[in-house]
Amino acid sequence: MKKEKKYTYDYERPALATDTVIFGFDGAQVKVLLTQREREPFKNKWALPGGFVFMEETTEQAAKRLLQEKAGLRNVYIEQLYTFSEVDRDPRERIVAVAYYALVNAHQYEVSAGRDTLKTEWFGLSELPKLAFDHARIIRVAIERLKGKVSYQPVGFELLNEKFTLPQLQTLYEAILEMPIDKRNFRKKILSTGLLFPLEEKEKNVAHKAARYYSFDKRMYKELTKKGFHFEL
Amino acid sequence: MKKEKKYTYDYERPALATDTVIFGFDGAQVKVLLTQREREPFKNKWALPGGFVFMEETTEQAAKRLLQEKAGLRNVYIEQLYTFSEVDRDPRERIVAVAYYALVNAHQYEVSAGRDTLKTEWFGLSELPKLAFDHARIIRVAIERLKGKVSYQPVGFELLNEKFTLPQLQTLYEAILEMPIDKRNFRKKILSTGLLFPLEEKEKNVAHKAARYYSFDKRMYKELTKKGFHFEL
DNA sequence: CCAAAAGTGTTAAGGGTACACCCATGC
DNA sequence: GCATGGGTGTACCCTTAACACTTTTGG
Repeated sequence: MKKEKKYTYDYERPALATDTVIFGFDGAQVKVLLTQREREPFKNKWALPGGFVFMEETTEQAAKRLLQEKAGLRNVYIEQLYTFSEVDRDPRERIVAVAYYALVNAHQYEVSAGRDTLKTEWFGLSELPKLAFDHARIIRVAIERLKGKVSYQPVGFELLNEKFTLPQLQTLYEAILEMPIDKRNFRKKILSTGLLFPLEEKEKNVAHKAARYYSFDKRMYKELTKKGFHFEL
Repeated sequence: MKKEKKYTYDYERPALATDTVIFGFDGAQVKVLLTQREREPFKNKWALPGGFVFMEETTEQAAKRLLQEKAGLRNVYIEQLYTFSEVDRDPRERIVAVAYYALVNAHQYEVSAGRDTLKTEWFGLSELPKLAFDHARIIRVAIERLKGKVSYQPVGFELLNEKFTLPQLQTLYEAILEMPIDKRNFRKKILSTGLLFPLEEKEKNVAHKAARYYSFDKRMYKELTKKGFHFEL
């Protein structure tokens, strides 16, 4: 800590890091992207992508930078989750982690895959490996948050492509909420929001009736939200 | 930073602090407890009670410690709000703040008032003074959180005494949500949860029909929550 | 023509909302 | 007895929940 400025606070300081839970959806399951650690502690164990916060960036900027550095992801939807500060959560030294969660869609990930990044892998929520540090807990908190959020904010669309079918959307909601949803009621409700726009295009090469694609107008949603509109499941 | 241990992270670190938004209720308005700063920067300006996090405590422990040191408050309901990390939020140096919000009732505060604490004062939400740092923003975020939380978790009871009347409870909800609520519907709904227990005792010395006191069984609520019960407004 | 999933309406029940009068108490 | 706020019930509407058959497409 060499600095000329006078500190009003001269105590020892915890290190500050961010860890991000990256959610994805493969059409059937909600998944989390993990990286395999190359160093001790927890060498070879799986962990959330994360790292230390620099002096000239906010924690959110740090989380986004690390997402790109470690997983090659850009322009992702990211939101602060919770700050974990247990004194011994890292065996090396005191590290406080501001955790974020991110929602990415398959396309976004494809584009950036194969870059010069760490070894990463998607894991289904029920097939998570042993995790480093307190990352299992962080993921549990993130899942709870996602469940809560999905029913009153249209976050689900971040996990799908720009064009998606209603059955895809329903499967996603069922995966997040871990419960079956009635098809007709789901369609009625989601269409009644007026935020989904049917496209001409339909699925191709499927051995059954082709589903219509829809798009979600994020801009219109933001407009309506300002005017007091309230999305709900 | 003198330490013998080898650091895996040798960069400069932001200082880590907590700030807490303390909500109270005077029977008519929701209020926030502020302290007047004794030092620069922002000398004599009002600010949230807060301070730096020590190495051997979590941020929550720090927030609770500072609540006691600065406002004499013990055993308060406290919850993490959000972490504010804008690089220039403090003019002295980089300080990241993990913000909390607390709910205290008048009785709790009376008991601890007059201690050897800083100069503190309650301010109604619509009468807030100019605030130091980014504390006005932190309060806005806290109010939003409180509004959201109140409708699906029975947090309101933390702001009232152990015994309270339904009109008091309704006034509190109206103050938090900033909207009028129908008396009959409110009673119906709140009583239908089965979490409120009527007491024999009634109000005294009021120039109208005396209201009955009720109590809220926090223990039973926790039990029910585990069994999947879901409180709602 | 068969399999597989998309798409579509109606009904019954429950919860939410709106609304007006009588009651107890202190002065 | 009057002013003040506490306490109570009902009717309508809208939202939710349950439920089965027809359509399209590829093989």
